[in-house]
Amino acid sequence: MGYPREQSIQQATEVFWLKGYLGTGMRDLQTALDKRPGSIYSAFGSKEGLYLEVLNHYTGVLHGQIMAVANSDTPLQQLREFLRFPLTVEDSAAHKIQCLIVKTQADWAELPEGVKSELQAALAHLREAFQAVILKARSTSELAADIPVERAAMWLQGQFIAMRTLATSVESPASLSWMVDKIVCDLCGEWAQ
Amino acid sequence: MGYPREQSIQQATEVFWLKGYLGTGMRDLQTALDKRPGSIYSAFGSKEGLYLEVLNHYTGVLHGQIMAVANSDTPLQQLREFLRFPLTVEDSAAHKIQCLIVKTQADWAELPEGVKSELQAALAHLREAFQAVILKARSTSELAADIPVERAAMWLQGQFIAMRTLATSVESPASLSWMVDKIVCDLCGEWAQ
DNA sequence: TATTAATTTGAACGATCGCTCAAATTTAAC
DNA sequence: GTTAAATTTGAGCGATCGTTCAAATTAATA
Repeated sequence: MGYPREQSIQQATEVFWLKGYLGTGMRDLQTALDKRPGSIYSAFGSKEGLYLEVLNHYTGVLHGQIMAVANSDTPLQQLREFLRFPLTVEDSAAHKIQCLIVKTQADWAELPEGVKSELQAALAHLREAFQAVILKARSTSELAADIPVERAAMWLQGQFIAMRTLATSVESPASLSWMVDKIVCDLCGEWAQ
Repeated sequence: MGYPREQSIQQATEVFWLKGYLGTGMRDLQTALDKRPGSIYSAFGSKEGLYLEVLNHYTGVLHGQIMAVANSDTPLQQLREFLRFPLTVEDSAAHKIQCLIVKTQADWAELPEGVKSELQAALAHLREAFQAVILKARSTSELAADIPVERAAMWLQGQFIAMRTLATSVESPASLSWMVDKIVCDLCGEWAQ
C-alpha cells in the first residue's frame, strides 16, 4: 500500500471546504488525514501543495458535473437539477453548500501567489463549462439563437455564486428553490445587447 | 483630544476590507491606526470588539445608501447607479468592490460567535433596505403590484453579491456594467409564484 | 507649579502557526 | 534471515498570533 493520495485529498477537501485556506491549520489536516506532519510534507510538499491538489480535484468534479449538464439532451432541465441539488444537503454538511472556490476567493489578498493563479484558472475553467451549457441549450433551441454566449456564461456563474452564498446564511436552504426557477427563467429572458 | 474612535474605525475598515477578519492581524491594525496595542485594547477591548464597530459602521453606511435609493422618486434608476458605482473604483482600491460583509461571511466556520451573530444581523438589516427599494418601486409603478416583495429583496441581495464577487475576479470591473442592466431588467421581469 | 488622574507605551507572555529532520519503523530485495 | 531502501514518526524550530500590564507619558485639577 503506497501513500493513499486520493483518500487524503478527499479528507483534506472536507477540511478546506469547512474552514477555508487560511482557517485550516496543518494540525487540522493531520487530524483529518490521520497522518503525522512528515508524511503529509513528503507527499504534498506543503500546505499550499496539498490545497492545490484539493482545488484541482474539486474543480474537476464540479466541471464534470456541469459538462454532464451540457452533454445531456435537455440541458436547461438538467441545469435546474444541478442548481437545486446543493440546496438539499443535510444540516451536518452545511458547509458544502458554499462553493470551495468562491470561499477561497474571499481570502484573495492573503493567498500565496500559486493559490491565486490556480483559483483564477479554476474560475475560468468552470466558466467554460457554463458556456458549454449555454451553447448546447442554444443548439436544442431551448435558448434563443442570439443569446450573448460569453456574457450568459459569466452571468450563470454569478447566479451560481449568489445562490450558494445566500443559501449559507438562511436556516432552510431548500426554501430557496424558487431562485432556481428564477435563474432559468431569466436565462431565457431578455438579453439586450 | 480624546481617542479618535471615528478615525480609527475608518482606518480599521480599510484593513479588514482588504484582508478579512481572520487575515487581519493586530499588528496590521497597530500600523494602520498608528497606535500601540494597549491603546487599541483600552479603546475597543479586543480585535473582535474593533471589528464589530467596523462592521456596524460599514453596515450603517451601506444601509443608508440603499435607503437613499428607496427614498428617491425614481428608485429603479437610482438602483442602477447604486449597483454600477462599485464597478468604477480605481485599481488601487480594488478590494472595495467586494462587500466587507460578504467577504467576512466566507470565513463563517472560524468566526467568533459574536461576529457570526452580528454578520447575520447585518445581512438581515441590508435585506430590509433592499425590501424598501422594492416597495417604493412598486408604489411608483416601476414594478408590478404583484411582485413577491420578500423574495425579490433576497434575490436583489443575491444579485448584489454575484456582481461584486464576479467583479473582483475580472481585470476590468467596469466591463460588467451590462450586468446591472440585466439585474434591473430581470427585476421587472417574470416572478412566477 | 505641585499633585492626581487618565492615557499611552512597548516588551513580553503563552498559544499556535507552517514546517523540519534525525531517529524509528516498515517494506522490498536477495 | 539479512541488508538496504523507503516511509513514517513526533519532538521541536523560529515566526507570528491575540493579548497583557507595569512603567512612562500626558492631561486635568487646585
